[in-house]
Amino acid sequence: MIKIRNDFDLDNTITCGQIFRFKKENNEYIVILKDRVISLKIDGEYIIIESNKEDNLKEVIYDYLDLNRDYNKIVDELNKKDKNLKCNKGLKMIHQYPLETVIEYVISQNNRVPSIANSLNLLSLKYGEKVIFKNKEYYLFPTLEKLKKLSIEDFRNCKVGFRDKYLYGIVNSNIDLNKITEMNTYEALDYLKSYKGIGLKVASCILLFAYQKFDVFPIDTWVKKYMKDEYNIEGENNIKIFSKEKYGNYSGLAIQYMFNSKRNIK
DNA sequence: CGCCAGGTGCGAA
DNA sequence: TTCGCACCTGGC
Repeated sequence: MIKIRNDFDLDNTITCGQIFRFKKENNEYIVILKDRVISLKIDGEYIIIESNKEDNLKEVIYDYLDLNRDYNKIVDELNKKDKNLKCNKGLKMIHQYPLETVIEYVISQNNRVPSIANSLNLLSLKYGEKVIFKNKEYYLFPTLEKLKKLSIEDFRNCKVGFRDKYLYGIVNSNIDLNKITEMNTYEALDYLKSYKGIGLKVASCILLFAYQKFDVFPIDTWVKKYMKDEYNIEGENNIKIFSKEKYGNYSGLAIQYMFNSKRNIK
């Protein structure tokens, strides 16, 4: 068990659409990382953190919740260019597990959030390692070795639909997820897009959520609508030009702020 | 029933 | 290079 300061927005960080598999009960949040299950409990000015695997827990959680980064500086820079953008300074970019992120966003294409979560849970339940934590069962996301053993049919049985062949193809390719860390954004987008089932939007999401590359701008139907409503900008190309000019190296973060502010108004 | 969702690959122009 | 269409699945 460790304690960290409750000086950021844990609730929005966990629940605002970055991750699909989490549980929230009262003021406790359960998240599943690559190799462990973690509970975060808000207790006044502290957050109490426990896990079934406590080694390096502080480092792991600082990395996962990106707590070492100075977000104030980033927000100042964004607001300099766009005063209209409402930035939640306490919102952190979760550093996700690359393999899960790749599978997750391939499944996300032309799909709905509950259905995506359902597929991820099925994959984990069937092929992931079981973890008992606080007398409850959880399932880690399957390893690549395990996923390599699945047939297209096995993927289909996890309700991924027509994306089954993409997942099968990617998992059984020679894709090197470590290599992406060393690439710049442009190279990494090209590399990811060379796999079937990964287009620009999915590749951008992977880079944003699993590799902390904040200069991507994943344009989805939601962003298109937001850009039209708030700035009266239409067309994917115009949105690209606008985001690059306004948000530059922090375009991906700007999207999270947009989404977060919009959600919290409702 | 028909429509569509956190897009993408494919063939046609 | 750009454009239009089909696509599993499930919820409304």
